[in-house]
Amino acid sequence: MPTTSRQAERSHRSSEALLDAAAELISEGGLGSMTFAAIGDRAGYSRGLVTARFGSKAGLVDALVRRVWGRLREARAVPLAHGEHGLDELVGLIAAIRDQTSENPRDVGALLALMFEALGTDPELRTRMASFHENMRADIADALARGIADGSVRADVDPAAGAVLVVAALRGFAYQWLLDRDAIALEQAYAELIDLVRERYGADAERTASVAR
Amino acid sequence: MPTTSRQAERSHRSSEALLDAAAELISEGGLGSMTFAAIGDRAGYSRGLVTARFGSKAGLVDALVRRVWGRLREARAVPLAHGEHGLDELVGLIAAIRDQTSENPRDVGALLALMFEALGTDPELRTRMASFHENMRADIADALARGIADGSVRADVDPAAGAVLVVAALRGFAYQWLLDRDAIALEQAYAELIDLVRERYGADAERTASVAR
DNA sequence: CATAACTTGTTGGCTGACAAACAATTGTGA
DNA sequence: TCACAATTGTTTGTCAGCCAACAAGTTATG
Repeated sequence: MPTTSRQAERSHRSSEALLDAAAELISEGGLGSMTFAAIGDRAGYSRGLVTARFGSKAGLVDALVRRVWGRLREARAVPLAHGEHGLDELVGLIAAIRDQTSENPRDVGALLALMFEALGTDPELRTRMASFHENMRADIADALARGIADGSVRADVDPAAGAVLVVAALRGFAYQWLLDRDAIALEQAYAELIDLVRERYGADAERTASVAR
Repeated sequence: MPTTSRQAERSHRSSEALLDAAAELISEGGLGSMTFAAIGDRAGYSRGLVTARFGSKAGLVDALVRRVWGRLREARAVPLAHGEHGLDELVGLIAAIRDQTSENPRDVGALLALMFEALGTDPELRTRMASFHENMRADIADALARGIADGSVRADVDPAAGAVLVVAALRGFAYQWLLDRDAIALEQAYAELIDLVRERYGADAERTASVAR
């Protein structure tokens, strides 16, 4: 006997399908194109099911963010992996984001689109994303500071300024990618960023070490 | 006698007021909060005047973009100033953007918000912003390539990758700034970027030359 | 008085939310 | 094991709110 009843399985399937469709729609055209009717259409259900399942639009967005967030956390693309040298932690974070983006472009695209959507009207989404980025900057600055302490990062680096720059590069890549996916070589962009971090913030890097890849 | 009639002056004043209000609203909450009623309210006119003056919402956005664009062009923050060494052109562009942002945060903020809004539903806005960024990357890559030729840029730099990174940093700064204006020190961020460009792409930079400011 | 500037009234389309109906599944008593 | 009631899943109908667009009317200018 299956530990999950057929009912539970049925609703789980539909929930996933709805979230998948919602992620696709957001990733393609932002919250504006994520209408209940469009979600139901694409998922193969009715428009009414979304409300029944997630209560409201905010509830749906919340569930979507939680799902994507959880997967990123599993892949260690949200928090930094402690235990290594500060510089390697930072490089590891960038690489994890890079990998997640190529492995799961739909969900990552949706999360990124939501980040940019947070500049809009919804105050809840705005504060959520604002604090997320604040934490991210703090984590990166912390990694740089620890890197200075453990000798992997140059002593004259300003951790806060470095954090702002790294986050800016990550969001800027994502923006250009979402705007025109064919115009940006994401892999190459991340490679450039990693190389830059090593060269500019690394303690033992040499100018001649900055070979692509 | 004024070359402009009182009638023309009157309509000109109202048009400017409407565009000002529209820019403020977009800058604060994106296109979503830029409703005809809100514009009229804030500008001290009625909701109907916007349509009468600009025909449609698209017409208003178009007029707004043209106005801001024109001012940036005057300030040389859109095109690159030719005639200098490639590296200095690039640094000059970044500095011009920095200056415009602090001198005219309302208009620049509106343009930036429109750029992020371009990820949404409107296909016209999307293609417009996509081609703008494509041109910007081409300009920057061209400056880097000329820098390699004139000796101001390191020979092993990949102009295309550098262009993507610089544009990413600019948009990423703007994103973090729009999301939480108090959390980001824009001046310092631009300083970090300029320093980075000089250190990473400059031909004659030395590691010890990377002092802030 | 004629034309331009501006306002107010109205309409139609779209969306989120909810409620009531319908369908599938599961539990229960004999 | 079989009927049948209760529960859970899903759909369709409907309503209220918001907004862009237009049209008709009002006020200012020449």
